Amino acid sequence: MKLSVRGEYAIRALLVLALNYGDDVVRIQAISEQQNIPKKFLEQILNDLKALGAVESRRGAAGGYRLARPPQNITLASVVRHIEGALAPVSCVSDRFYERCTCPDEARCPIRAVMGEVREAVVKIMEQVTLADLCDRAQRLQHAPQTMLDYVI
Amino acid sequence: MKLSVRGEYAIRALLVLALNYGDDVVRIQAISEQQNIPKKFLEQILNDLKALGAVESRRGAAGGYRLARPPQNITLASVVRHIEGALAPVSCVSDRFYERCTCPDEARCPIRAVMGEVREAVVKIMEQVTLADLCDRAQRLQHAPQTMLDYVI
DNA sequence: CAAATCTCTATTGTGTCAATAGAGATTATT
DNA sequence: AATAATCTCTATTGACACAATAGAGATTTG
Repeated sequence: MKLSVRGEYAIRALLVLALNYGDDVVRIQAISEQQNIPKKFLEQILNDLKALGAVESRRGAAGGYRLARPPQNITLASVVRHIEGALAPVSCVSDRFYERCTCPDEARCPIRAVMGEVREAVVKIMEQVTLADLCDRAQRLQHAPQTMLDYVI
Repeated sequence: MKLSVRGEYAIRALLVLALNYGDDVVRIQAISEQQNIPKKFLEQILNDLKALGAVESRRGAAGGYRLARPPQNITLASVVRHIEGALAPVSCVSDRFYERCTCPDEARCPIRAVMGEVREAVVKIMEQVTLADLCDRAQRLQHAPQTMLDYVI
């Protein structure tokens, strides 16, 4: 039930680009330093995100990356699915990455039913949240006090 | 965002034991055959579930396994946490398996906030569903028609 | 031309995971 | 007591994925 480091880096990098949407391109090295991501590893990831159509690049001096589409147009689900694969906890309940499992009767497997609900819950969030939402949240968290506990009282 | 094969086998084996709760013990081989799980692999897993206190065994001829507690007392969350570790998609939002991540400011990370919601959604289901619930579902699915689509119309 | 950047492919190291192997301990049955 | 059927324990293997590194190449700016 885990996101790979690669997937996490991808989202962190996209967040940086989303926060700079509309401005000039951002260099890999800047993202790398700001987010503590190994530069050469980040190169691969950004290139991969280009194939997704989430990102575009300019080469040469003064080169860099920027979002290829508006941030409200890029969901976490699309990113994670492209980088990692299925969002579902088991592939027998995955829509796009379906694989038959080894259980005796998939159609009547109660575990599968529950896992389907888990999948729904995860997909609901991941398909709904966009990079724009992350930017909004970032701003709110910026102006919030150290801990949210202050509000809970 | 995936459950390991080991974790899936564990739940499938426990389902068999839950369906036989109150009866005599069940042999590893029976579970192995019924669920298409490699026998020697299953041995390890059942032994591991003993450490969790979900299962108890009798050795020797006429030996086998049975649940150590009533099925309504064993949640999927407890099983998966014991076999796999965190339910959270990233360890920085995990309660019991927390690890600091490499992002610059964890407290104000909007990604972390979203991942926390994913965690909540998953945990809510996994902590609520017990082996007894799986048995109920199994029975309902047994008497249901081939596809659920019939009802959706 | 030179410097800074992105591009591409290969490789490496590490670790995890699924599975197998086999000797050992325990129990029921005869 | 002997035997057969089970669980028990630890080690090992093989395959693969993952994170990271390396380096030569292409492109653009100034």
